[in-house]
Amino acid sequence: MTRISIRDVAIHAGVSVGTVSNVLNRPNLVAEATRERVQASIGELGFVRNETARQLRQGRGHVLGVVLPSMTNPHFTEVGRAAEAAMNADGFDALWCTSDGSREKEQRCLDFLEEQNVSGVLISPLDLGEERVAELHGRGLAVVLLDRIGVRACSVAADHRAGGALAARHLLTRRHRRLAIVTGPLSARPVRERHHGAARAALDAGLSRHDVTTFEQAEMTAAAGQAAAVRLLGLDPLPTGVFCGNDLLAIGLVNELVRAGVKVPTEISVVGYDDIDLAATAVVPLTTVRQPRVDLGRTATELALAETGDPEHHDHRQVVLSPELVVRESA
Amino acid sequence: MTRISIRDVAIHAGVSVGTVSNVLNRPNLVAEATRERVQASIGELGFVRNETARQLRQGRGHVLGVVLPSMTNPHFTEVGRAAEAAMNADGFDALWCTSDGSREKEQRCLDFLEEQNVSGVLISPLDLGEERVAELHGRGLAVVLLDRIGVRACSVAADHRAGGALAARHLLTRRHRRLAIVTGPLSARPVRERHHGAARAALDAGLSRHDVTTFEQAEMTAAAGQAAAVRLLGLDPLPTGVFCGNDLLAIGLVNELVRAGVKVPTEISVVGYDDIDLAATAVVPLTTVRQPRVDLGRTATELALAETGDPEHHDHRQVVLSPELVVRESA
DNA sequence: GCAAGATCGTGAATCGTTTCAAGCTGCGCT
DNA sequence: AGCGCAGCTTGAAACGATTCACGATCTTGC
Repeated sequence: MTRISIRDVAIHAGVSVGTVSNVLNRPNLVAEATRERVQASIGELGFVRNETARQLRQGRGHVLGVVLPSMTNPHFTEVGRAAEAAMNADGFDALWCTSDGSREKEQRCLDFLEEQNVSGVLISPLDLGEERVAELHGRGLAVVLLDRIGVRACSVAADHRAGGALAARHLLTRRHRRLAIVTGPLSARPVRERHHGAARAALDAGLSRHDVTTFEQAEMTAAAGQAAAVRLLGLDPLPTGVFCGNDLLAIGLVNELVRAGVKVPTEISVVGYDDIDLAATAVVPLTTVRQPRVDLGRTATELALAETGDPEHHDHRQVVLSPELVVRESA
Repeated sequence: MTRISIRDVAIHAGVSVGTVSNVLNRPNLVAEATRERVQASIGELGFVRNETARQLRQGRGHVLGVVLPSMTNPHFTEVGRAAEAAMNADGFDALWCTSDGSREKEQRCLDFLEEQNVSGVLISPLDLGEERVAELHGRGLAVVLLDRIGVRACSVAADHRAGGALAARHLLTRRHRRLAIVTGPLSARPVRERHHGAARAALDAGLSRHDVTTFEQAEMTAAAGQAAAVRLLGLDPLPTGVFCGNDLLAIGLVNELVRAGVKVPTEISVVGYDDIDLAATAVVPLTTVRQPRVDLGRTATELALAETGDPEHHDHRQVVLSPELVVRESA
């Protein structure tokens, strides 16, 4: 069976296609009686608007792309959820894509979104060149960078440097003098900034370079955290305070420490980052730096929607949100 | 600036639009020289195909919808990833939607996908009526049910009853005689089946109704697992073996038990379900029932693609995959 | 009785692609 | 020379919606 089109509805209701379209888009322009008749036909025939055709005509769809580096890190999916909720509230829908840590896949995602004619993109970029952003802009897409301050585009980011400092200072005020920092790949800007923030805070507090050793892991997963723990346990003397670049790392690390018989927080204290749901229910409930997830997501779509709304000249805004320390038991 | 269309390319290359389209879709039909000239123009102008228009013409896009109950449960996202990978290999793309546990949102997802003209839907349904499936079929969409055996549609499911039995039997052979089952909402079929499978295995092994107490939690999260643990610790005598309906529950539960000073597995043994990544790195590495995640995802898209391929009469297939016990330390 | 609005409805043009019947060339063959 | 054929290319007709200039009908006030 072929799909029901606006034309079928028009015939069934005995009106013109234009009128059906008006019922759909500007109901106030059509007389009560006709409107109801058309509505009835729509219901009876089970008509669903072909968004594809609508987009083609209108030039752009009511859809925003969301490109995240991973679906398995709850932090990102929560940000995305907040973003999506905000979109829905404005009649937009979200198209989710994952770059899965590969810059090539990231490009494929963007190609896909362009082809799908989305009106904007929220992206937490792996490695997005200035040119590509410009290209997207050139094609009329709104672009909002998540967690990356870009000069030529809107962006919303958490202040990772401050967050790292928050974590480190917490350890320092608790009299820890030998620190370890377990971090993800330093090639990623937010990761690097957390690290810098923490390291700088340590130095400012009078620690020397030797007092803080950093472990760079290729992934930011619990498994990587576990691996970091065994590396860390090889140190002598042991550090007493550890800052992990995200909660997954921290969870894997704490688990391994506990398994090895090390008491957390008495022998080693651990601070995580993100405050994902799992942090609160970890064996040792995790002290962590909370990112303003829903604010991040929400303002990202707000910026995107603002940009698509105002067609032409639009001032790119850089929103920076502050993280917050959540003290639980691990430090 | 307005988007570059196939027509612009045609003019730039000095050919007709038909030829450009041929270069794109049946390159073998066009002479080498022309093809190269067109390709050059495409590159030079930065043309991207408007998938929207293409879909409109072709009737259906090269896109499959994926509807999952949650983005925060790694099990589902991994299944989705496998499904997406299989699609990409066939030139299809995935559209991800989340029902977020709400049947209303589930319907919205399907509406969205219909509007977007996807050619099929993989759905792990919350509460999908027969009629809705029929409706989708009627509109020419392929439908593949994940984790739900439906007679009027293709489906691929893991054998949850067998999985539950696997878990319970593992505990039983280890001489546990007082069991607890921590489960998600029994209104969800897969959850119910895991429970049944486990309970039945216990009874078959000669346990009585009193020997196994079940805790039904509204959510299947670590937090819920934690809550279950405190309920469970109120029991007297304590059960010695616990089967959790998924790994997140198990992780939350184990963490809380450990925190309460209960030794796992010596005092209480715990078996999870899913074998998500976190299971292996938990404080007590989790013994769990592994679902064939990538097979699930892959065969789901295979079924969907087969259905869209063969236009008309197509025999719905029900694929059932077997789970597998992974023994670690928690039981 | 009539001009001027106001209110509704119409239908053709349009968006960017694919598809396909038909046209054009040049070549080999008789 | 004429024919048939293969290989390329063309251009117009769809796909299903939105938009908009224009008609048709109805009010209203004088």
